[in-house]
Amino acid sequence: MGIRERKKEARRAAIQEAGLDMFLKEGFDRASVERIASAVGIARGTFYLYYEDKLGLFEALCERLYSPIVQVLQGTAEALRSAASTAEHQFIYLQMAGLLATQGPELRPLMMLHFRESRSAGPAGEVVRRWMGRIEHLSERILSEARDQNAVAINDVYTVSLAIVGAAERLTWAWLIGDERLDRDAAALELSAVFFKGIQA
Amino acid sequence: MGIRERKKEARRAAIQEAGLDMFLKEGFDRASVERIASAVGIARGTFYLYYEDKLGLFEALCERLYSPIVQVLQGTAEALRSAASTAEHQFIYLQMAGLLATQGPELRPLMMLHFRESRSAGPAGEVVRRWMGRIEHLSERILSEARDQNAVAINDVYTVSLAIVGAAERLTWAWLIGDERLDRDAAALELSAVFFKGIQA
Amino acid sequence: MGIRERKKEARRAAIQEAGLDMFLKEGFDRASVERIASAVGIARGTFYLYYEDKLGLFEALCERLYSPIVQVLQGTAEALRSAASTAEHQFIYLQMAGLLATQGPELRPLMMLHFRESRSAGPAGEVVRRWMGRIEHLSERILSEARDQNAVAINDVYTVSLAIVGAAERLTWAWLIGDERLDRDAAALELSAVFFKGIQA
Amino acid sequence: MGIRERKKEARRAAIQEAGLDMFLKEGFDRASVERIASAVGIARGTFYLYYEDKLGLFEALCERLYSPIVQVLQGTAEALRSAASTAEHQFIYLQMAGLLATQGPELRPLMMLHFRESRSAGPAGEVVRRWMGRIEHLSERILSEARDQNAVAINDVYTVSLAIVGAAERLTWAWLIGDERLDRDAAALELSAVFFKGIQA
DNA sequence: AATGAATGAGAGTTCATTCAT
DNA sequence: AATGAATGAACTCTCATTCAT
Repeated sequence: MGIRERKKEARRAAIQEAGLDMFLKEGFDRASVERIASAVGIARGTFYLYYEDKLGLFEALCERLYSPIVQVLQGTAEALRSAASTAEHQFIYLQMAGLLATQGPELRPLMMLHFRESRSAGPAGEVVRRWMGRIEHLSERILSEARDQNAVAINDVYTVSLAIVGAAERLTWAWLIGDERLDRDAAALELSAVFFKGIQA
Repeated sequence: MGIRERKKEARRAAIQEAGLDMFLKEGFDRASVERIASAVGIARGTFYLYYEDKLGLFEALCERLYSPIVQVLQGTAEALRSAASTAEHQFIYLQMAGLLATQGPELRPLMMLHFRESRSAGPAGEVVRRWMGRIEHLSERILSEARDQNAVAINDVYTVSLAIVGAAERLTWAWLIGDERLDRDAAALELSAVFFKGIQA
Repeated sequence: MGIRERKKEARRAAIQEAGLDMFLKEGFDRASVERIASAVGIARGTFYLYYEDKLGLFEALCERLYSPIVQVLQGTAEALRSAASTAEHQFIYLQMAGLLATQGPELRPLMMLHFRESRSAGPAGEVVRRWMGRIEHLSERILSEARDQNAVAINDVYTVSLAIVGAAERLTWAWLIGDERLDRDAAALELSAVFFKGIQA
Repeated sequence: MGIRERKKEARRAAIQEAGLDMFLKEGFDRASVERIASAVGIARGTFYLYYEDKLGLFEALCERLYSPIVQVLQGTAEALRSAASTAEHQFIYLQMAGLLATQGPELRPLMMLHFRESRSAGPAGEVVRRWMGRIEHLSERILSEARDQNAVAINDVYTVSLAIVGAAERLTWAWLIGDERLDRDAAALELSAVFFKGIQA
């Protein structure tokens, strides 16, 4: 790589860092190209030499976040297909459950970005939701593979209460957006059944 | 109630409806008082006779959404305290798990609003998160009460996959914001344990 | 006076007091009828039953301030005409010099109002300046009467420095607005002459 | 200076001119950025590339007015310190007395601005009063230096009447705002003494 | 006599983006 | 490649005043 390309890449990275920062602090909509550029120390116009627009920068950040996750999930799904023992399944499933929390630390701010924007109105939210569609599809494949074989008691009340709220949130959200694959009443039963059993001594 | 108060209340309701609509379609930040007012068919300034500002309208909508939920949760918590049998507990827990999904249909769009704004930057997100703090506190109390006694198999793969993603999202979010009550590694183990057990035949 | 008129007068006075307050704190332009009315505890519309508009209230306050001053000045001018001795003149002149400072204490806030608005743009400033025209005309007559006879050393540096700045301010203002009665170069000489002599041991 | 900088400076000057005009005609509060911009022939937003806001423009105009005055006063104060003869003092004092009136003609409209805003409510008035604080402090120092030595008869009744009103105005203002350095009764005596003596044949 | 709901123009300010330099 | 001046639409919010009740 020539010195020129290297400089260009460095600047592109600097813009990403500044943009991530701003998007996290203020949200995509409230962040301004002006402030991102001035945080990097470049002119407003220069920004547009590196990214088509504010959304372009956001998409680049999403690519950085979601594409490794998608790759891990795809790997997991394929591994499960050829897995035989329950133990093997469990190992892979643990890996999946802990995924968001155990990814490399450089993904943390990007994960924050996911949480900031995953439900926002406007174009940024839609970019995120497009990626989440892929991820959830993979999760489903993985769980299907796991369904036939495997086995799982709780210690931490707080953790589980958060988990239940989060799960219910997600299911309700699916219902609210009219997700046709979800049977609302069945889902409520299912959810409570799973948690009661999961919690059981 | 005089004719004037009645008219005023009707208009206030109309503003709420139009505002809810706009907040849902565009998000709090992107929605404009101008467009809300014109959707109601009133002048820009008239809006400010009914709500202090855009955030004031948002807070009124939140009140409508969260205050019945908080009341139900408080009732649940108290009911659990005096509940004796496992069956009794299970009934109450089922009620809680299905809560967001079973509230009266007029709350649906408000629940959508919750999802739109719960993680947004800016003042609307903060209003939502203030309410969610109360709700999650109550959820925790409820789960604590239930912990000692109760017992809980899954049918619908999709539902459970969403639940797991939602639970993980919530826990990761807690970790990301530096929630001190959450031990990250323990939480990952806990979560996977619960779901493995919950799913177990 | 009937009970009705009495009540009406009391309310009118209350509006004046609240208006004066607001005009002093925020200036005529920045004060709002809304806030004045609510300070009195009446409805916005009621205000307009007592004063034609915001300027009408301001004019009533000016009347209260300036008309007693004008009367005193007119009395002074006439007294000077029939005064014989230097001592007599001096007494009357002292009275005039101390006038703004020695008026009854209830005029103080109104005098503040004069200072706030005397040079402001817009209609309020013009009302004030109309009154000031009358006052300055009377002052001039008084000084003319005094010129022929009388005689007049400083202790307080601060006081005199303020006096000189104030005098110069006033003269420059006259020049700036193109006052034809003022010869700029002569005025500068005059002013310095007066103060040098006045200050002289 | 490049062509760009030159253009920028020219435009900045044009904005100042238009702003000054508007502030004079309408007062700071009533003037609008919109109208200033359109008087210059630029877009509303362009204004904000040159000045942070309306007050920023006002501050630039104040700088242009007051900073040369402050410099002259500082020079005067220092000159007086090393002045020996009464004649020398008198020369310097004359210079000071005529200062506002003899500054270059391009300061005239700015001086008008001073008079418009010096007593206005709101931020513009405060900017002016901050500058006036510095100026009056210097005037006092100058008068202190002069007190020990110097000597000063009136011709123009009108001029002197205005001077007296101006001086009284300034002193009363000091009293009204509760200036602790001013003894009200002493000031009234002082003022009348000075003028009687100054006017004396 | 009193109310207060309604108006709609107008305020200051920020924004993403373009394009001549 | 980089700049930063320019745009002008969009935003939230305030105002004096009117008039049906």
